[in-house]
Amino acid sequence: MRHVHTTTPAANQMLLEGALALSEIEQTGWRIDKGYLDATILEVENRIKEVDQSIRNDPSFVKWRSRYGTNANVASANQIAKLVFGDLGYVCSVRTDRGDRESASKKAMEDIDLPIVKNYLLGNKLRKLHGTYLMGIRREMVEHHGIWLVHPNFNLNTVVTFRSSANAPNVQNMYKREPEYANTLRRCFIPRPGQQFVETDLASAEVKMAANYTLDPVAIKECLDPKADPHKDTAAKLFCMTREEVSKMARFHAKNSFVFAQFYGDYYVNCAKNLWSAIQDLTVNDSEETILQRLAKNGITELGEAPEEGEPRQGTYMAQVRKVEKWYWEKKYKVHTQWKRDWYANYKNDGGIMMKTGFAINGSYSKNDIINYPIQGSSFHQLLWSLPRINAAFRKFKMKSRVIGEVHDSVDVDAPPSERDDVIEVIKQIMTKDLVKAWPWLVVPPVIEAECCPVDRPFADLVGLKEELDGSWVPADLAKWKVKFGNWVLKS
DNA sequence: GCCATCGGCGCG
DNA sequence: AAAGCGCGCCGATGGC
Repeated sequence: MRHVHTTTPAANQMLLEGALALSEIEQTGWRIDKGYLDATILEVENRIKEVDQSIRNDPSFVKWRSRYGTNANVASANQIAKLVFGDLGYVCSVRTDRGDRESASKKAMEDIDLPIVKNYLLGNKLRKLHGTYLMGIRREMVEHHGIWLVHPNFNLNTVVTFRSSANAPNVQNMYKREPEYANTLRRCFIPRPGQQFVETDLASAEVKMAANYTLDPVAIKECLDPKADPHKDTAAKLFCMTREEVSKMARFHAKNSFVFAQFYGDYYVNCAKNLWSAIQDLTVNDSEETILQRLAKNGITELGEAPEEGEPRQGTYMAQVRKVEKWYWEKKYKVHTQWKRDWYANYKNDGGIMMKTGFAINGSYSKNDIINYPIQGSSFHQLLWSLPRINAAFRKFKMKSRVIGEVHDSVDVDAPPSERDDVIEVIKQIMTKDLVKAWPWLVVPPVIEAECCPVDRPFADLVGLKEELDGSWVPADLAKWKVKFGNWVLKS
């Protein structure tokens, strides 16, 4: 039986109310520290000049110039690829997306120990910071009653999964993972005078939403058990270790290069390659033994190659990751695997899919797309449903706090310190209690995590909070807070 | 000078 | 069958 899927009235209403909420959020805007921004732009421009000059002073630049003459451009990916992999004879293992050229990406060149390459990659990085982020903010900045603001656009009509996107400037992709760049950029954003930033996140939103779709009992149990650490279990399998032998780094790479990759539909060949390069310098936890030695003890001495057909050769890391992949999908999460098969078969039959949140997607998509879209979209819809209600609650309680932005599974608020705990409480009530009542199909309920900055401090100073028994929220690491910012003020 | 495309890279 | 999903944005490049 063929079903033609149509977005439900409830989902359309969510979209409209969400658009209104995002419109309010846009009008509120983000305050900018103009003095800091201007000074930092000059500083970064000077650093770029220095880096560019050291490229031009490099002995290898003679070859670069003889190839390109006056067109030699120290910022050209194509040109440095020709220099490094052509003139200098290095072997490139990464191709561009179309596969017709040698790549000059970080991944392709980070292991090349040449000053000119290091400086090229540094220049790239600084140009991104300067052009995309700092200048992007300055271009969008407007003055309002003596305060400088940007008003980023939040779009609900652009993304295939019915997620949001943001632009002008895009505040959904600001540096976060690298402290140095995160600090430099996030110092641009400051709260309104006397206020502070509060941020709440949905913990593991997509993993939980996947369990809500697949109803895999193993996944559900892990989501509901705060002591479960499935990434550690997977790391132990991947690296032939006990759970105790899994270090933080080993767990990190298992999570990012295997679990998440597999989750989005990658396969063992890519995972094995990425894991193999990640573990080259790692050791077994609390031990001198390297992971490579551990694998060798288990008969694995090389990465190996992707087989043309059939299974990878025994004794290679490819074969090991293939084995873990089979265990992962055919044994551990076999219900999830069956769901993927059924979900895709239904799509092939219907020509579209229906999300549990009421949004329909029709058209021609790959298997990976069809499996990922409902999970990505529905995770965000938890937030979309909540945003107008958060705005309404702030109004109802006559609060001065304002939502200023949203990053798919997190909400950013500019709040007076007296309202800090109330802000978190309001969001917690809506996103973890009201929402579960409205959507009874949520077998894995959402959980909120919270962070905040000190009063009058920029976004760079976000610190994790934990909830006390009395319902107040305090820094998870009070000692660290005290060293950085002085005494923690409960309520002011 | 304008436009479209590509490579590259930031975030969830 | 396909081979990790979704975005926005910059600078380089090449055609007009």
